[in-house]
Amino acid sequence: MTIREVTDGTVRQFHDDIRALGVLMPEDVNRKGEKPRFVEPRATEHIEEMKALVERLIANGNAYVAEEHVLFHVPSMADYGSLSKRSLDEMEAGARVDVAPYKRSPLDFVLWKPSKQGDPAWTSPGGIATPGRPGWHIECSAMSWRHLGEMFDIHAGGIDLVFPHHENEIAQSRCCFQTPVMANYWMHNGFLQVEGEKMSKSLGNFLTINELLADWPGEVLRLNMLRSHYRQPIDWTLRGLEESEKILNRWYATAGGPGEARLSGGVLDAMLDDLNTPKAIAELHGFDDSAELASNLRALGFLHDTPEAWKTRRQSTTVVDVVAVEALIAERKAARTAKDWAESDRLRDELLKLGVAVKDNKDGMTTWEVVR
RNA sequence: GGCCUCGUGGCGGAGUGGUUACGCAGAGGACUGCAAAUCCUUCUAUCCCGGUUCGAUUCCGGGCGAGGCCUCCA
Repeated sequence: MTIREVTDGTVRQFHDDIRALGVLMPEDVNRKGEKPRFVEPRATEHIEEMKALVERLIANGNAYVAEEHVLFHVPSMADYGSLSKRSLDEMEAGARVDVAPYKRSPLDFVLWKPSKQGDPAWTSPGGIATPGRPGWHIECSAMSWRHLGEMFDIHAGGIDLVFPHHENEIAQSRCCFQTPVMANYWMHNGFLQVEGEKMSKSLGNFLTINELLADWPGEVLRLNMLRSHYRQPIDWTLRGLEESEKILNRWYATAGGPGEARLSGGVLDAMLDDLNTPKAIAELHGFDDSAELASNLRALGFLHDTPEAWKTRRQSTTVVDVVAVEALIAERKAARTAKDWAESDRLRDELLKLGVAVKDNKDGMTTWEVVR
């Protein structure tokens, strides 16, 4: 396989996974025949923009060429570090890594570097003869510039990227365009833990969405994430998943009405308040009107199934001998009619061993469903 | 070591300078042969020590604890 094929496969699985979580794709929201309002850009399609930014940073005196690298000179920016609340003095004092000899300051970072043998390579900016490749941070400055402009409203990312990645993006974009800010708002999501521990391959608790989807509906995973505020860390636990599933069972049993998707009332207020999803979910429990509940749930990306499909979804993945189950249920019904409760309970236990739970309704009807 | 963030009941998780959400679990009740499901009711909390204040879970300082970052990995 080529690198491109591997990349495409990864991207495809990513799309499949987040679709299962109810995430909208650009093609879901862009209008046909109009200029796309939502894009999913790739860094390799923005190399020219990156080179243009590098040239401008050199021209502005914020970057320099050294040993076929182009480096951003951090001390050239007076308020570098303000996003992560670090001062230049603190960072210099804390620097304890060996510094490349060609750097003017230990904090300087790479905008462009020579390609190693076998790496992708492009003609270099800054009058460098050797082909090279961009540094990590410049990609984001280039893509946001092309699609959003010199300044834009919201930049999001994981909290682990605040330093150095976002800080360096800001330095590049602001020094390039001489702007007061890069983005008006920065939104950083909290970290993920598994059963109280950091997720890591060495601890053996590494989970992927793809694997979880084999055992859980995407809506359960979605709710499990939304039950924490995006800024807070999430502790991903089995207990939490089970609780999320219970909540969804209840919603599927009580929500109904036209297929409208609209936020209202306290749910809307909560979402408008920095996407306070735990608050929004709490507000959902306050709805008496099942149509309003359904409408809000749809707007939050839930209720993709019909109530029937949701209730019986386990039967498609668990093999059950329906004829045998029905026979046992008929037997049990006879025992119950004869008021032979011991036999009735024995049959119920037997059914449970087959993975089937029975329920006797008030009107004398018996229903059953597959349990995990 | 430096910097940043966080610390709420058994668990998850919001808000709030004064009457303290919501969910799960638990308890009691209704219903049921029993159970399950459902419905009703209900117990339990703001890490510790100071300070400001009439009053602090909420503001300030210190302590303790947890997590994150401090890499030419994206």
